[in-house]
Amino acid sequence: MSLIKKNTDYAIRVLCYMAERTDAVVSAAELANELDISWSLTRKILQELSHEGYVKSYRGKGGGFTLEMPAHHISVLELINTFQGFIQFNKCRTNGATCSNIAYCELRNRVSHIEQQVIAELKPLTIASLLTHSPAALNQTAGG
Amino acid sequence: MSLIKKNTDYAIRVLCYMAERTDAVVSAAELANELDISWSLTRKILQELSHEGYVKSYRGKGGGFTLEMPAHHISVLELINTFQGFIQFNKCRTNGATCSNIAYCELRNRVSHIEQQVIAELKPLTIASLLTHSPAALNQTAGG
DNA sequence: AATATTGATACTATTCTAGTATCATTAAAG
DNA sequence: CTTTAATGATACTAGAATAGTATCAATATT
Repeated sequence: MSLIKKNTDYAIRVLCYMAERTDAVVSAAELANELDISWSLTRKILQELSHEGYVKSYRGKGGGFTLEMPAHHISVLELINTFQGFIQFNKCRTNGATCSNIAYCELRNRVSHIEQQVIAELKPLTIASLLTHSPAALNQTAGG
Repeated sequence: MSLIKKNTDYAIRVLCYMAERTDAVVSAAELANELDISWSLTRKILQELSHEGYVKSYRGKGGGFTLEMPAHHISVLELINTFQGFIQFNKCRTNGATCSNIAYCELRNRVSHIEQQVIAELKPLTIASLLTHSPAALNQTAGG
């Protein structure tokens, strides 16, 4: 079980690449080639990124994508939510009625706590903070 | 994505139930009935618990299972490892060679850190600690 | 008109998770 | 010794989540 699934990872890599070339319109073909992801899949990821407003698309020859917002506004946690759904570590399997161990919910308390921790750790992460060990990135770290 | 998957959850509930009846040999049928899990699945879980040495089995009429070790020695983390594999939040998707963003591994660092936190939180949890809010349970908490 | 691009959509494949079924073996009870 | 209630071993099926592919339409550049 990985915390960041493949598609989310691809999305992050795509955005990191684009964040380093904010001057240019980058095509799916270029991204697929550079990042070693299949063209089809790259396109799929990009379409989702486009729908969600992370990138802007340009159709036609010479077209491609640009970032719709600065890299330090793109939250990794939000990308996770988009590509793999909300992080919900906790699921009650008994739904109350058949739960013979009321105290068992102690487990749910613990898991909820863990979930909160994980989210808190992910929250400060942005695409920009992943790019370099720049002061900005370090600030993000310290702040979290 | 839940941290504790169904089968692990079943195993925990089975063990919690047995921990409250350490005097008795408990059959799969009883567990299935009490915990509202199908008989087949209960048996499957119990067999795995038996293989892994958590419970001792008694065949034949009147048979069933007993705990092989005290409840405070049964680690929830180990149960997770048994029933759903090690917690490995981190998976490198690029394998070095094609990774265009060296700094991208900053993400891996972060995820590794999160993984360590999660494991640290789970480590003190035992079946006993889930049963009641007893002093023992609280000690486990404080110790972790 | 040709070409290189994205948009929309549907589909397939793979892997992980969950659940079921069957027959053999064992031990207690009558 | 037969019946019965239990586990042992094993194989199988089903479902859900994840990953990946394919196709045709629309668009903009050359």
